[in-house]
Amino acid sequence: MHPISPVKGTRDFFPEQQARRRWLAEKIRAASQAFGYHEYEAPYLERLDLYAARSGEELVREQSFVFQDRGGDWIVLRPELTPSLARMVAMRKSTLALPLRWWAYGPFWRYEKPQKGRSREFWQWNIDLLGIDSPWADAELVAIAAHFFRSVGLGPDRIQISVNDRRLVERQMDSLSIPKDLRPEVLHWIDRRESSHGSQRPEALVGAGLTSRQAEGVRGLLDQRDAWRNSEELAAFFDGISAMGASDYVVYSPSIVRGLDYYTGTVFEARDTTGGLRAILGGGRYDDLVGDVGGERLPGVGFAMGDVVLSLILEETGAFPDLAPAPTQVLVLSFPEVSDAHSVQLAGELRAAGLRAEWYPAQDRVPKQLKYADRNRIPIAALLGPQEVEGGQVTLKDLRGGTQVTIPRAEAAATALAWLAGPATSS
RNA sequence: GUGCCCAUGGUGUAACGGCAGCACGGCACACUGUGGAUGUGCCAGUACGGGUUCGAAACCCGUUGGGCACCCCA
Repeated sequence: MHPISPVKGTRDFFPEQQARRRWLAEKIRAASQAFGYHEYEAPYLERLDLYAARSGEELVREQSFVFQDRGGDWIVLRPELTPSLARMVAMRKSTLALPLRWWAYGPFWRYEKPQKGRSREFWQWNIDLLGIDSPWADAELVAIAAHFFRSVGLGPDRIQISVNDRRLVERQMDSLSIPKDLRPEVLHWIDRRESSHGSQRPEALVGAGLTSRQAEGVRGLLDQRDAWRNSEELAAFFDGISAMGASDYVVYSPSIVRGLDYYTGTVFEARDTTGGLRAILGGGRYDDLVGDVGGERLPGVGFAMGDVVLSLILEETGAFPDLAPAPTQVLVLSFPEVSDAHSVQLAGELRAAGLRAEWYPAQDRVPKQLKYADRNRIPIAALLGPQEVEGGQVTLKDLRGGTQVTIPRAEAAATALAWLAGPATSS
């Protein structure tokens, strides 16, 4: 039907949707800055080798947009930010003052099969605290997430942040005498057990090489809701969460392990408590990441949140405000008897006074021009017809209330500003 | 990679195998320098290619596109 369609997995943002995206970006900025984080940004294009360091080249090639540039180098449209962050920090480590609190919100690309809550082009909030080992650093990141959810109107009844600690999980595996080489498989089993609907039975673990007693032990771990008390780190973490006022959002969950290999301590994810427990953000502590790209070891903790699932939830809950304010404050109408130059000059005078002004770029009938202003929620119309030009005047009409005045042209901007500053005038 | 569902004006939706309607939108007029409302008129559609049939938007096959679930999720 359409000769040109958008690239699969991308989204168009018409003005109304873009306004929502701006609103969301502003909430993200506000939450980040409220905790003293600095905004940064990395290139959208990175060398393939950057990801090969830990993801495996094959994985990146299959699930990222990869191409060869004209010089033959393999380039990736960045699928995530953390390796870029690690690279930037490794480059400047000696001059950067720790701790580092950095955040970014920008586009990412993954070559996936698009479906609900997943697209090939998305925006992602990344926020990290580098250089601090303390569990309170982990707590701060989770508290930022809670702060953000609160700020967009998503309460703890709707959002829950589940936390676990890889170090605790490792000790639990130790106590079950589970061999190191089987642990990735076990973690994967745990991860899938609660996140997907497919019922993962302990027998699958036996199939993977565990004894039935070990498999039963792993299953039993998932019921120990108080196991965090056995973890010094998690106990301190929850003290921090409490002090930061985020306890209502946060819960210990033995089944959260996260897929990423680079997490070394806490792992956490925020989920929608309705709608199938969709994951909204995920993060954790990674103490070796910077070292992985060739820098010195640097402890860090952070999380990433995509805009796709979150936007779905915000739409469901009606959290997006009904915005779309008019960019234009004054519309200068056109008249056949008056040259466009006059209209454009008047618009320029209004802009010089600090107003946002546009001129109607065609000589349509006045009712149509006013209708245009009305539909675009432009509050004030300026009429510069032959009568006004002759008398050096301008007619201003307040479309919100209907008040209309004809005044000397020099007073037009001041009058419009006064109207906009006060409540809508009425006649 | 596997499976299921869908495809009708610009948008959203109707139509037992028998005249493709409705709503929104856009345009025009009522109203030639005063908007939102109302009324009237107009604009504009069965994704593509085959097949079955007297007759296909509908049924069958294929293609393309889209959605959803699984897999994966750095």
